[in-house]
Amino acid sequence: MGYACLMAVDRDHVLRAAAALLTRKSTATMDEVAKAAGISRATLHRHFAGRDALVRALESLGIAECEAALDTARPGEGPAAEAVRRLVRAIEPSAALLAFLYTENQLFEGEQQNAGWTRIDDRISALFRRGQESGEFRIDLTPAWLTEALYGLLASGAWAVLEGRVAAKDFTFMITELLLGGALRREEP
Amino acid sequence: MGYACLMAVDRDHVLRAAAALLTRKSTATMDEVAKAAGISRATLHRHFAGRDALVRALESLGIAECEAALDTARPGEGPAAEAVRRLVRAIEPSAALLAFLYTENQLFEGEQQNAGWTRIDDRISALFRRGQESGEFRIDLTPAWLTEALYGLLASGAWAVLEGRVAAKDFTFMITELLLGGALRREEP
DNA sequence: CTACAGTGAGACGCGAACGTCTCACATGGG
DNA sequence: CCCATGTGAGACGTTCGCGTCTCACTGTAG
Repeated sequence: MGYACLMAVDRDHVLRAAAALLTRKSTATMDEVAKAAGISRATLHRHFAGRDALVRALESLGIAECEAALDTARPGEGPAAEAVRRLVRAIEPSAALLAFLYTENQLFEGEQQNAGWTRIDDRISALFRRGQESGEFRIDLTPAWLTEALYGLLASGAWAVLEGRVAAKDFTFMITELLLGGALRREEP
Repeated sequence: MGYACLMAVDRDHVLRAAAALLTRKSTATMDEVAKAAGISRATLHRHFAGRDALVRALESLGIAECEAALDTARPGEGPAAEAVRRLVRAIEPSAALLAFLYTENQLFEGEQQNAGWTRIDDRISALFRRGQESGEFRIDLTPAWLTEALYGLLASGAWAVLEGRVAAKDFTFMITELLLGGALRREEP
């Protein structure tokens, strides 16, 4: 007895390794995942019933990280623009995992998606709506679209960093600046 | 003899059907693709040696449509912002196919990608660079990132429309407005 | 009418990945 | 010391999609 905590640590470690690998190669084999995690395929199967269960676990991890990021970003406090900056900064470490899940979700077509995503969608949409109501954000772009665009930019950003097309240190800046300010040069106030 | 043209028409029709299906379900079987195109699997194999060849053909189609869109958008003429609007409008019909190819490209990791993409990247980057040099666009977002972000927004937009989260008629507007103007409300000039 | 190109339906073997199983080994606790 | 638990290695059968093949049918050109 007393191994429960060790198990959890191991499981989390496997999950991280799987996320890191699948982010780069979404079609990786169970064998490759096991190898990447430094364990055997048998042990991998002892932790996760199958590939499906593994992806579901990764989904749960992604949802948990998103909600944690939302919690630390305090999207209800201060100017909405600042809240968006805090959110992107908080979510940056999870961006690659999110990018993987974002594309993987297209495979779940038909089945209803995990309720966690709609919870997250709602919280982010609420942030954009708050910014609109306070007059910070323009009202001709729907909160749903801004939320979707945020996901898309996070995914593109993570992917571009992974491929070396943009510098990792610019990730947050480029996403927030484009999302909030756009490409047009702003007139000085 | 004399069937060459008919063959080409058929091939194009199959390609369109495959694009429409794979856009929605990227893991569709060759059998499903054939069924979607209204032909048998044997005939599908007569047109495209294998699944790989089919995806390559779709890639060529996507590249051709992108370059055609770039041609009609005349990215070198007029204000850069207007050129971007024209480009997005011209590329909209191909957005779903592009979204599919954009995610599919992650599978080509390792192998060098089709030269067509770098050609397109260069033309779009040049457009953003032109906007920066003319003073229209801000210079703290690199053309490479703006190009990448455009791809991401096109993919997110196509996907959101496909899922019914945003209206299809708003596609171009939402992408161009977000890309150019961002979410922040602009001060009246 | 005859010949033939194109097609659809289906059978067949192949290979990859999966999920399950067994067995031997090691490590830590009683 | 002995036992038990977790692990690694590997074998095994199954499933699934792919690619190839054959064969019968159809429509059209000669």
